[in-house]
Amino acid sequence: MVNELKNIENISIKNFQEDLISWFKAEQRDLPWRKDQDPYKVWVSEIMLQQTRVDTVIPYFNRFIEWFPTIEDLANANEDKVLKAWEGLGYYSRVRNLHSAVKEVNTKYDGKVPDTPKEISNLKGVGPYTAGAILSIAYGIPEPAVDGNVMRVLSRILSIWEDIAKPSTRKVFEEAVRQVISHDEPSAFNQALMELGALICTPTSPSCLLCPVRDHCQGFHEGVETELPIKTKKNTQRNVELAAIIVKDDNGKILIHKRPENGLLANLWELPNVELHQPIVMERAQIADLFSETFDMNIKLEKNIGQIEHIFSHLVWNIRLYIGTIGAGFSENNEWKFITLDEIEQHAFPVSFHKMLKLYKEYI
DNA sequence: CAGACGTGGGA
DNA sequence: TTCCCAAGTCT
Repeated sequence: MVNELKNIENISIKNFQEDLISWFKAEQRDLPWRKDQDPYKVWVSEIMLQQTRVDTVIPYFNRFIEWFPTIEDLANANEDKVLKAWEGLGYYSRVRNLHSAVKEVNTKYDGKVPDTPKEISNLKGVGPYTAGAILSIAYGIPEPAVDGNVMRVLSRILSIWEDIAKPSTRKVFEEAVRQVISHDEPSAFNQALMELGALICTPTSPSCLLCPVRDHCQGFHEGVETELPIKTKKNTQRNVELAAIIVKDDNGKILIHKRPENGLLANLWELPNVELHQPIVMERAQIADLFSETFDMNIKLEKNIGQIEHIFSHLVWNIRLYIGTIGAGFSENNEWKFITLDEIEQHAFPVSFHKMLKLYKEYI
C-alpha cells in the first residue's frame, strides 16, 4: 500500500460505504441527468460539469438534450449549432471534443458508448475523471472517478496531505478509491463522494456536524478538517489591451469574424479586433492602420463608444469599442460576414461579444 | 509538468 | 474589491 494511504487501516470500509451510500440515497439532489442512466446523457452531463457549477449546468443540459436527444442527433448536427448550445458555458473545446467523440461512437461503435476503460479513455475530451464517471454511473463498473470533490473529501477522511494541485497527486486518490469503493454499488458510491463534497464537505467551513461519515473521518478526528486539502495556488493573469470595431454596411448589418479553429474561444464568432501592444498609447488613426494591416482591409474608426473588461481564468481583456467603416472591395467569405442583429441568434459568440453589443445598443 | 482554456457566483 | 473557485483535459 502507498504510504499516503496508511490511514485506510483506521476505518471500517464496509461501514463507511453503508453510511455514505445510505446518506446519498436519502439526500441526493434531484438533477436532470439523474432521471436515467443513459450513457450519452451521463457523458454530456459530465463534460458540462467540468469546472462548472451544477446550477449553471442545469438549463444548458436540458436544452442540449432537447436539441440533441441521442448520439445520432448530435453526430449529425452542424458545429455552429453545437457551439450555440454551449454559448456562455465556457471552455468551448469541451463541446467540440464531445461532438467529435460522439461522431466516432456513432460510426465506430454503432452509436453505443463503449464500456471499457481503454476504449472510453481514447475518446476526445474524456480524461481519467470522465472515463471513471461514465463507467461507474452508466455501467456500474467499479472504477475511480476522482475530481476536485473526491480529492477534498478523501484528503479529509484519510488525512492525506499531498498537494492536490499537483497532477501526479490524482493517482494517490485513485488508489484510495480503488481500496474503498463499493463493488455492489459503484455508481452510488462515486456520486455520493461528490455529492458529499458539494453539500457537506465543502471547501470552506464544512458541515461536519451533519456529516454522515464523520465517525470515519481522520481529519475531523485530528481536528484538521479545515486545513485540508493542501492546495498550492497559482494565478498569473496577463492584461491584454484590444480594440474592437462595429462596422455596419448599407443595410445596417454588422461585420463579424470567425475565430481560428484552435486556441482561445476557438471557432466562435467575434467583432473584428486587434491587440494594442502597450505601453504605446494609440490614436484612432494608428489603430485603424493596425486593423488595415492585420486584416488587409481598409478600415476607418469614427468614434469610440466605450470600453469593456472581460476576465478569463488566465488573462484579462480590456477592449475599447469603436464604430467604424470599411472601404469598398471587401467581400464576404467563411471567416467574414455581415449579419443582422436578429442573425446573432444563429451564431455562437463569447460573453465579451454580448457585453460589447450591449454598449452598442445603448449607443444607438 | 506548467500553462492554456471561460464563466458567473460567493465570501 | 479581490480572490478562489466548480463534477478536468489537452498540449
